[in-house]
Amino acid sequence: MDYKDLADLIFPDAKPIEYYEEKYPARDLKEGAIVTRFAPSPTGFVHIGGLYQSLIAKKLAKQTEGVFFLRIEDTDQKREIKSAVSGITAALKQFKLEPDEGMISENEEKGKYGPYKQSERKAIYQSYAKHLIELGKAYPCFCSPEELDQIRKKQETAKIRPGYYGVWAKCRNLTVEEAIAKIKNGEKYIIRFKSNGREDRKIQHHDMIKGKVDFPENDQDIVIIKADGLPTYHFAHVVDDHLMHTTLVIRGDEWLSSMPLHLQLFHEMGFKPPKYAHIAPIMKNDNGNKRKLSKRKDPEAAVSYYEEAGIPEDAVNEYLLNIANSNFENWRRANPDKSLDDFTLQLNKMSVSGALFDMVKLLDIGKTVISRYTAERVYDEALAWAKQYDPELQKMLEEDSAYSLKVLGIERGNKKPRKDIAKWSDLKQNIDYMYDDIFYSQQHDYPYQVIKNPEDINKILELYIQKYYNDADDKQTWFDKIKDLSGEMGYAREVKEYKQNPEKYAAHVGDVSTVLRVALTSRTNTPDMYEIMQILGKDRITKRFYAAKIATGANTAENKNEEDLKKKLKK
RNA sequence: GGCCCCGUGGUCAAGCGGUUAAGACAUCGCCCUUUCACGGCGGAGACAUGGGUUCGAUUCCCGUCGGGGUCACCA
Repeated sequence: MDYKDLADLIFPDAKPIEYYEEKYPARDLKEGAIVTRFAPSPTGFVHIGGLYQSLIAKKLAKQTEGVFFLRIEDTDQKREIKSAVSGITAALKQFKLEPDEGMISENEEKGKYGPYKQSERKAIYQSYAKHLIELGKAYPCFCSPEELDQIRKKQETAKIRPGYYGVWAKCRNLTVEEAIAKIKNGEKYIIRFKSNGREDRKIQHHDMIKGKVDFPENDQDIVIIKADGLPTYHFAHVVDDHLMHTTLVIRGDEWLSSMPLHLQLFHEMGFKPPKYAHIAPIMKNDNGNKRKLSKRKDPEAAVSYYEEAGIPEDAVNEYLLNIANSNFENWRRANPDKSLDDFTLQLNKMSVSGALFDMVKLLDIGKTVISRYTAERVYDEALAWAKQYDPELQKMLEEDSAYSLKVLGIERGNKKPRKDIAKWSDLKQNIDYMYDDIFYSQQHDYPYQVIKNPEDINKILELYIQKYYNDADDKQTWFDKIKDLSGEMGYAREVKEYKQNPEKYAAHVGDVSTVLRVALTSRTNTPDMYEIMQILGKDRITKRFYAAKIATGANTAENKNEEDLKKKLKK
């Protein structure tokens, strides 16, 4: 009896590997095209790091006219979560990172190198495992988890390197006859790779990001097929990336230390290994310690966090690109209007160590990104967000979309656009005072500053609305009139004039503006008041002044009668 | 603990044997300005540490310290 008999006994129905080698021929791509992938396990949580990897993968594939595909690594059935795949495909779609090939929804896929879900590739892995057994490079192991545990404990107490290797690999030296007898006897087993590596020898590997890395050879007889018949990550990776003709594996650097194993596997199976790019994880500062962004502790680790907060996808992508290649920032400044697709990403410019996640910076990018949007785009994106997360904002925006567009257009499209919205969840409080329903339903405290005497305030408001304000005025005229009003009140017409002779005046034109602004919006800070007034129009301005007067409770001749004012307000 | 990777301002980072050690975010001040935001100008702020090598080290080598990763029938 020989290896072939053993292999046939274990995998009687497995096809010869030639079948698959023919079924998945080399890809017809131009020289230098990168075939790469995102290969997450469906745990029901899309990590920002996964997005980062996908962004890099997709960009590189695109830049080289290669292929970016999505493969689902669901070989651990214990961890599997329902509809996690659609979560992943939806996230990629949302961030404009759709794969060229692979899974495109929970159960649909496209491309000729599938199936793209590992659980559906069981027969393929078994063929290759069988092949390895036939070559004497893999063997059944009958050790139970309990036995393995004992071995490990022994090794630990003896302070020797733990693992299944050398003399510890009991089943490695079973004869074919012994193995066959055990199997026929119904003993449970898994399949292990028979390593010919030596721990005292070094291998050198060139990683596309980390550069030269030295490791001892792998001498562990790792499991390749588990008790449930599915492969372990290592084996699936090698088989899949060979068959799918991956040229570049981009993955987190937690995999760096299994490099020797993977290279060995590729070599022993007679496959050409892909290139590897191990990217540093995004970190978080936790009380002075750096650690990986954790799905359990850090809400910002989840891609859904950004969606819920309403941070534009573009901002997240730009931030991530920024971490990936620091020259992105310069490029962006030089090309503010170009598409992200026009930026050329370079792997060798990626940092070898993990960057601390910087929410402040992300938000800053968010502000810049949104400041470049047109009012229409702000409207569309904010509305889409509001529909999901903020019904009140949705109502505001939808009730009179033409009006909302005007509001969103304040100081937009200028050379120096406003940058006061970093995320859609900021928007409501930014513009709600422009909506009468909301404005009048709120309690306001009218924080007047320098001029706070009710009589002065009321006089300013009365004079302004009766004598000075005109919807038809252009901005210069409008402001000149506020100066005129300041003069009539005995204040300085110019701030400079006031500053030169502060003792001469009680206030200046800026203070008068503040009175108008506060009466109008109940805020001290707003965007350009001229634009606000233009949008509001004289009637609504007048009404707001009535409301302000009631709030100040002053007894001037005209509004002795508060009831009268309220009546006016109702009109 | 073994093995591997990494260590430039608060953060992200240029730099690759000779630099006044870029830039961005954050921070502080000034200017612009009817407020805020924007914008402009300026300030403060860094090569973990000890030894080498060298005419000269942030750059190269070794040690120390610090951080991270990995040692599963999880990926």
